[in-house]
Amino acid sequence: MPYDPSAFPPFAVTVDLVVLTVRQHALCALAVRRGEPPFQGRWALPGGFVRGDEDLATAAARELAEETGLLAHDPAAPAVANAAHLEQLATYGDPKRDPRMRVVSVAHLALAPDLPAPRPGGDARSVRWAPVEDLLDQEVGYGREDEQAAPLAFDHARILADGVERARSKIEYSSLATAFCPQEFTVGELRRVYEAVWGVALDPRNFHRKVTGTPGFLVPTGGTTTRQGGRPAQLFRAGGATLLNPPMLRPEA
Amino acid sequence: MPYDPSAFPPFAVTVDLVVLTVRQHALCALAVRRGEPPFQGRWALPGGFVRGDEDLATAAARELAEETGLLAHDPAAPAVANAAHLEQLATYGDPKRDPRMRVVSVAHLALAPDLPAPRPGGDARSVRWAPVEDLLDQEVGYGREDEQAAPLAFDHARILADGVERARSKIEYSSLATAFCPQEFTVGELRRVYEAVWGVALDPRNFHRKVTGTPGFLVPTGGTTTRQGGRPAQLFRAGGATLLNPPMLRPEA
DNA sequence: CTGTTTATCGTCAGGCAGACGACTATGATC
DNA sequence: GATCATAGTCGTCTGCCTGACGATAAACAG
Repeated sequence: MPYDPSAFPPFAVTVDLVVLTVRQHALCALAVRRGEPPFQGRWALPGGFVRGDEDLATAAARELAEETGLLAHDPAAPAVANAAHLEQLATYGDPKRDPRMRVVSVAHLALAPDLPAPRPGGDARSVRWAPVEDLLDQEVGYGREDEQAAPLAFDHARILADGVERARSKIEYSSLATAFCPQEFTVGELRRVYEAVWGVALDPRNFHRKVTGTPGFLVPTGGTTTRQGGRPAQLFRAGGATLLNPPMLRPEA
Repeated sequence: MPYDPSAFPPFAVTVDLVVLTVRQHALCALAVRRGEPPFQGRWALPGGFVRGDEDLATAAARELAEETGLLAHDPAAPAVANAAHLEQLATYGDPKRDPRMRVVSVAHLALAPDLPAPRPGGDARSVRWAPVEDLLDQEVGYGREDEQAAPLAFDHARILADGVERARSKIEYSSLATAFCPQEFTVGELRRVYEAVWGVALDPRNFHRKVTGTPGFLVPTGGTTTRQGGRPAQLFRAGGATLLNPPMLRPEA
């Protein structure tokens, strides 16, 4: 193949972020309001252009910090407050996905605990946590003028759906559900994470047996808390294990 | 954010392919010899630039057809001979991964049955199936002048390793192992696929019970074959099921 | 006919998950 | 303070699945 410059069409490369958290028993995603065309006024996933000298993971971590103040969790470093799990999700490159130009977006998935300051954002654009159900259930042309209810801009509904599905399946066989919890948490709080992400009810007794019986999943800190009411519960931190074997089983049907 | 053209550094976007098959009890990947710098003469994964009006999946399917003659399997269409499974793997965008310019590569994973014509290739470059073990075990600067033994160009060793790991884990919980088999195959042939991909020995009796007992995994065609020697074996086609529940268990340790 | 190879069916014990009963320790309410 | 509601924790039992492995079946090679 000769060195033909016309064989290298220029692309813009962006990172888009699916940032998930669990708030009030619901799986929520971060959405930002677009301030300029196209899709002006519509909600979209946070994201931005990759800089010329920047790695993809670096760009995703930078965008995450800009939008939420969260740091990407470095597996080599000890646990840090305000750290989120960040991983690459998939890449979307339909030629018509952005009407302005040819854009390839490398989507990333971030999982964060419910922020004590639900006020994310660096700049002044409006930002909100929205239940993923609300963001995904909006059909095009449904006729509602409610600006909260328009479907996501670009192909972001598809990206969000892929990210949610990734999170749902990944908490089955990994300890990633702890990324939704604060540094110290109870078995019940972890169970509510699974229930919110999967949208099911789990038996508290079997769940307790399973997670406390899986080596390396949870390590007790010694403390207890009663913040949920009822009998005080033991506090745990995430253990070193990343893969759960055997996995957590998602109830079928 | 104002519309600043300098905020959109131009990227070249490529697709690279991890094409896997099982040959003679070994998991093999397709490698092509580079005919030009950089890494001239070294082996690399097949791939090429995404065209200006082309989707990523389309570009990957085109490259696959150019290199191997395989068609990407369309889940909506009935099974076709010479069809391979094709899925997006991950995207690699380190600023220094290509010394010539800023290139983002969207890697794809293809799984194909052992081709009756092991002579892949459209153009005249040399192409070969190599055991993944050979391609990955080559350390830099090992001193061997054997040109078959140099490490892969660019970051392709990393991409190949990621693709192999994806294949290894995905045959656990999906019926994808059948993508390595011809349209009709025996339980023993399917077992040898698992053994080659995982690099382990499996108990033929337990394997037979498991795969024939999973609804939708295999459907008997009625025929039998004796091509493996020994007692004639039933022939099967891949059933409609894509997800195996419960999954195949990869022996640990 | 005997040995070899591969396929297929069966048996058995151990482990794990779902269903669910029982008890514990707190705060809220009367 | 007794009672209740709430949430957490420990046990038991049963059924299913898996791993280990014996046994039989159907081909081919000598």
